[in-house]
Parts: sequence; C-alpha cells; structure tokens
Amino acid sequence: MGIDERKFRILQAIIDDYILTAIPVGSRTISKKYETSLSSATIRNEMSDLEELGYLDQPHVSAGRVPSPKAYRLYVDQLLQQGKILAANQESIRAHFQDRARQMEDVIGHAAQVLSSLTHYTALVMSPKGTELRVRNVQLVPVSSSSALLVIVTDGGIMRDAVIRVGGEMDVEALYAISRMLTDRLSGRTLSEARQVLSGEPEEASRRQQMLSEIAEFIGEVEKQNAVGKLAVGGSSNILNFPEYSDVEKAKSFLSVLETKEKLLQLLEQNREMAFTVRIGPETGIPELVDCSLVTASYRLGNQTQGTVGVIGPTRMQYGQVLGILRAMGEQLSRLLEQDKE
Amino acid sequence: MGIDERKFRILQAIIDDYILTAIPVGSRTISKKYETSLSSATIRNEMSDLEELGYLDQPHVSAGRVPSPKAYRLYVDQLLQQGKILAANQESIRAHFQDRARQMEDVIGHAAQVLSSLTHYTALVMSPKGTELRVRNVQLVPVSSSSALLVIVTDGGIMRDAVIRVGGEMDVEALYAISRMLTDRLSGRTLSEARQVLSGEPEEASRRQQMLSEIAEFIGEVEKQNAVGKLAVGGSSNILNFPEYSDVEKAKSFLSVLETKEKLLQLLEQNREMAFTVRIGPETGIPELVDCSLVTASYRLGNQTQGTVGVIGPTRMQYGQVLGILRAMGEQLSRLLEQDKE
DNA sequence: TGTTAGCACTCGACATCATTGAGTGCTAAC
DNA sequence: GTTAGCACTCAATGATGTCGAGTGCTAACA
Repeated sequence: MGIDERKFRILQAIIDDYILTAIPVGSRTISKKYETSLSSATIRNEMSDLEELGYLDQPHVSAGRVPSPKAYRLYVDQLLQQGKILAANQESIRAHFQDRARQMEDVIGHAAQVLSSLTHYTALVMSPKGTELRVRNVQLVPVSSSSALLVIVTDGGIMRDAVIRVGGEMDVEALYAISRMLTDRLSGRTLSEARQVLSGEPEEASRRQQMLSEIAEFIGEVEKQNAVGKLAVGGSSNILNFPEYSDVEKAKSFLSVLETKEKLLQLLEQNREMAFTVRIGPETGIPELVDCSLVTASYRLGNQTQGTVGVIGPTRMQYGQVLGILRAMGEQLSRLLEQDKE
Repeated sequence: MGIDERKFRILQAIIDDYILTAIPVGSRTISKKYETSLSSATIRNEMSDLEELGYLDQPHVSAGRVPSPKAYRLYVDQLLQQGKILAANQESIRAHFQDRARQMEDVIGHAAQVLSSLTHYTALVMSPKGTELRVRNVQLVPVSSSSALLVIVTDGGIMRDAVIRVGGEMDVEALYAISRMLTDRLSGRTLSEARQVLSGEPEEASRRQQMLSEIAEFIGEVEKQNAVGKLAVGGSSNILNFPEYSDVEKAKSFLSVLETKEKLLQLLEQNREMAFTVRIGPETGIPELVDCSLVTASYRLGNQTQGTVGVIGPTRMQYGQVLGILRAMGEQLSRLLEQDKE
C-alpha cells in the first residue's frame, strides 16, 4: 500500500491543523475544514491507512490523530524539494543589523535575539570556528615592565589576546623587533603550523626562548578554544509558550539541555556543510529533545561554511516559515562577514 | 506590642522550616520540632500576634503560616549583623578556577556556572565596568593594506579592539610611529579624557586626521559598551526545581526577566558599593520577581568595587548558605583580578 | 498573668463517580 | 469507492463527600 495523492493531501491537512492547534485532529475536522468534498467516514478510512503506514499516531483510542516524526519528515522533504524556501523578512532582518556591531560575539548574540523574536521559538547562533584561521600579524604590546599583551591577527578578522610574562624587563623597541620577527616567521600559516614552528625552535634557555614557548602554548589554547565556535542562545523561555511544555519536568529538561552548550555545539556541527538541515524529534539524537525539532541553516564566506544558525521548537513547528527566516538570517550573516572581510 | 525574644525564636523556627519545605507551617509543627517546651496552643497565640505585626501571612484560614517579606528582612538583618557570613566552600571554589582562564568573559561565565551549581539557584555574575579605565598603551596592528587593528590596553588588563580603516596605504613603520605618538599622548588618561584629546585636534583634513577621529569615535563606543559590564547567567532552569515555580506562567515570566540583561544589570548596579545586598521580594523593584530574592556580593580591586556576583531564588532562600558562598566567590574573583594585575 | 487542653469550625486536597462529547471502527447500504 | 448509522471508548469536566491539618476561642489551671 503506497501513499497516493489524496492520502498525502489529507496528511498535509492533518499536519497543518496540528501545527496550528496542538490538538489531536479528528476526521470530522478534516472533512469540514479541508476536504469538504469527502465525508468524515472516508477520511477515517484514509486516516486508518495512514496510521498503519506509520504516518499518524493516536494518543489514545478515542482521540484524534497526531502526525508522527515520519509524517513531519515527509512534509519537510516535500517543502525542501519544492525549493519554496524564500528568504522571508529579508528587510526586517537587515534593519536589525543597521548599527554595525564590531565584535563577533555581539553579532551572534543579537542575531539569536532577533531570530527568537521573529520565530517565537528558541534560537541558536554559532559563531565561525577558527580551525583554519591563518596568521596575518603578531604584535606584542607592552603592558607593564614585565609583561606584554600578545595580539594575534588572523584572516578571519578575528583576533585573540593574552598577557604574556616577559622575563625581566624588555623595552618597547625590543618587543617591536620580536613582533616583526614573529610576523615574518608566522604570517600565512595556520595556527597549528605556527605553533609547530615555535615549538621546533632550538632549546636555548634564554629569556626570549622562554617567551616564545609561552606564546606557542598560548596559540595551542587559542586553537582549542576556537576549534569550537561560540554559541549564543536566544528566547529560551519561548518554549514555555507551547502547551506541550506546560509540564514543568519537560520544560526543565529542555532548558537544562540549553545550558550545556557543548551538546548544542555538537548538534550544530553535524552536517554543517548543508545549506539547511531539519532534524525531527528522535533524529536530534538527544533524548531530552525527543519532541523537539531542530532546523538549521549555514552561513558562508565564499564557499566555506562559517557558522550555523538554528531554531529549536516543538516537532509541530512552522517549518516553512522558520526555514524562510533562517535563510534570510543566514544570508544576512554571510553578507556581514563579507563586508567585514572588505 | 513589640517582638520579644520568644516571638523571635518562633519566627525564626517558622522561617527555617518554611525555607526547607515550602509548606505553610502550623503551630503543631513548631511545638513538636522546634519549641518542644511549649504547646501548640501557646505557639498559636504567638503566631497570631506575629501575623498581626505583619511578620506572617496566612494563605487561607485553615492553613499554616508563611513568612512575609518583612520576616525575611528581619531574619537576614539578624544574619548580617551577627557577622556570621563565613566564606564557605573556599577551597572547592578555588579548585574550580585552577585552569586560569585568560579572558574575563570566560571567567564570569565559569563563575556563574559554579555559583549556580553550588547554590542550586540562578546565578548572575557581572564583569568589571570600565568607566574609570586608564589607557596604558595604544597600538595599531596592520591587517591589510588599507586597514589596521586598533588595540587599546588599559590598566584593567582589559583591552578592546576594532578594525580601523586607514585611508590609503600606510606602511608598518608609519603605523608604528603613530602608535607611539598615541601612546605618549594618551597613556595615563581615562577613556573619556583620551577621546577629548583626540577630538580637540586641529581640523586638518588629512588622512591621518581622519584616522584619529575614527579612533576617537571608537573610544566613544568602547566607553559606552563598557559603561555597563558584561553579564553571565548560570542555572536559569534551576528555578524550576522549586515548587513555587511549578506554575508555567510564573516560570515563564521569571525566565523572561533573565533574558533581558539590561534589567538585571541595572539591578546589580544598585548598591554596588555594598559588600553584600539582600533584596527580598518586592524590594527588587521588578514585578516579575515579587516572590524572588536577590542576594549579591561585590568583588573588588584595592578599595574599588569592580563587579558583582549574585544569586536569584525564591524568597524562601537559604540566605545564610548563599551569603557564605557569595562571599567566597567574591573573594576568589577579587584574588583573580589581583593576580591579573600582577 | 501566662499556659494549656478541648472543641467547633474552616477549607484545601484528594478520591470517587457520573456526565459529556469528541472521536473511532465497523457494518450495511448506496 | 463512498457514506450514513451506530455502538463503543476514553479523556475531560464537574459535583460530591471525606479527610486532615490548622485555626480561634473558651475555660480551666498554675
């Protein structure tokens, strides 16, 4: 038994209605609101078939039907295939980024807020990872007589800093000379290459040598920190708008997941190359999120995925709308990166 | 009618019990668990008095009594007066900060996590404000041929950066010269002084002049951004552990407040000079937090308050314990600042 | 004058029970 | 293949009764 066109229409009607109301939908509802040419009895037969096929679940015997993850999957695939994901709200989103924020962290925080208020779901925004960053410039800035600030400029426009102890005093000129030397030696290399270059230095136990190894160590830390992007979460409390989370226990476990950023990052990492991903219920792989869906879109610089924006909500999510908004947001962020790069 | 010693003991017993159980406490409970030498009838008389005095509320006529904010206030004042706030968990907190985090933002985020997991309430940690920062060093680091990264080192060890457009090309040496000039001119000044110095420059429409004014503008932004500290929130979902928030509507409004960081910052700003503050229920001034309390402690560098750590929980909070933990956390953060300063 | 025992009263919490209504599955007729 | 009809199921709702914790008051006691 396959799923013919009429079955599909009915399924779609059920999903649409359930997304709107969160109430199990019965045969009469469909017959009255969507398929007026069919009687409820006919619908019942079809629904019975759809249940057998695994597209519908029945909370209990005398309740209406509820779409299963499999149904949402079909629904979304259809959506994606049709390529109907228009970049909605383009203008309104752009408006939110008028005042150029200088720091990436502000940008992703802001983006998460905007996204959550547009969708009414919980928003996740991941900043660019830094694995492939290349060094452009290295500079030591004197802080006190015995310490200096190490600034590493990379091509991401991103920059990291740390206070490095300079054994004994070292004057401005000396620091400057070292900076030039380091820049010469390291520029164009990735962070891990740079670290290797520094570590490979001959072991002369001089002050300078000690400083270099401290720098190498620091680069290692930066690498580690940057290997995972930063994450901003917006609208965590939005989930409580939905009746499926009026159970406090459920809400709590959901919110707890939001607080462990590692899990979320891992989640956003998967399939990061895809322009869009939709993970429905169990597909998220996180037990606490079994009746949530995660929709993500990537943003890019050139051809390379830089980061991911996503939305988490109940499985009965307004997929079409969310995909549209995510697309717009992704494009906006891509554009932002572009112009930062200049 | 005053509040004699026995009344106070009874009130304290009621508060202690209610903090533990969240169940309105009746006269028999007190007579059995706390004041075994008195009968429940006597306790009842005293409780009746205490209610009349405004220290107790009665949810409904045949229920036990619940402490009013006024009661908590008395309780806490007593606690504070006795100076019994020992820095608890000193060691365990110190252990959490073993691996020195380099960036202030990581530190406050981490602190919020630790604080929330120790107290089981929601934690707030505010980073140092930067109003009174003094410039130590200014450096322009070349990024591309037409832009440079501006790095300003201040005495907070804190540093801000931005990409500045350099009109036309400018070689490394030129940037370096400008950096030295700026450092000479600005070091020792506060940010706002520095901005004034730059803005006061004669209007020569040269490239350099344009760059300087861009720098001045940037300093202005930094000032604005830094005027409010950064805020980290930890354990937002902890509030759901408490029965008073098993009502989803309440939980939602609480969590919504947590998402508007401005309000929280404002809250933490008040009385920032105090070593400790305790705001109970309505005293917070935020309607959504009427049955929450906010306890804060400050951390310092020298004699100056740098930032604030705080805990939000239900009014029936374990004030003693929380104050102890906050104190320890504050001291730990102060120490951290100290050693960063070196 | 303060303390206590006793007692009537109140009221939320909880369990029970009947009612209602939405929805199904099945069958027979169209 | 579609539809009307009907019996059946079951969650939700609301009424009812009981239970128990807790109070306030009074009278007796030390």
